[in-house]
Amino acid sequence: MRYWLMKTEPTTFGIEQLAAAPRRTTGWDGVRNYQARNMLRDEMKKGDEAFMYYSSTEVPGIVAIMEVVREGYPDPTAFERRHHHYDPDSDPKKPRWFMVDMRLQRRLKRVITLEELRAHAGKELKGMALLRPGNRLSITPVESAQWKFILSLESRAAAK
DNA sequence: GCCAACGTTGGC
DNA sequence: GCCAACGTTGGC
Repeated sequence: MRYWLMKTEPTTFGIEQLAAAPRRTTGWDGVRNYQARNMLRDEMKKGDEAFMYYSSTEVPGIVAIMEVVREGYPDPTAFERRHHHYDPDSDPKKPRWFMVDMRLQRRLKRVITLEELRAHAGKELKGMALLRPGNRLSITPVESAQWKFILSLESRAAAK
């Protein structure tokens, strides 16, 4: 079983929407980056867990834990002419973009902020993809030791 | 709003 | 295949 971190902008899709969705499950569509596509299509497996991460927001950070409930399948929004994520070069017979379904496991008791993660970038979270300078990938793997460490932060008081 | 990082595009 | 221009991401 593997661990992941998936970015979302709360103004586009937030925890409230996921919590309110049928079966607390959503299709993670709209990813248009080849590296992320490969993870969605090939690497993310049923039962894998992922942090839901808020980006482009006042306090960026991890807000929830999700679980893969359906493995990679073609992203239909790529074929919808009027859709924001429409890609005329994606052929339904040979789809270019993929998505997975994610279910909310639980919210974190508090937001584990980017700032807080950075504070451990030199040690426990060394090499974590999210913390690499200029990282823009919307889906990144998380090592299991790092996953455990990040969760151990949850019950600590927020560092400042 | 600024700007660094970096992926993509397209001319050659 | 190179690389400059351009667009996007995302923290600040």
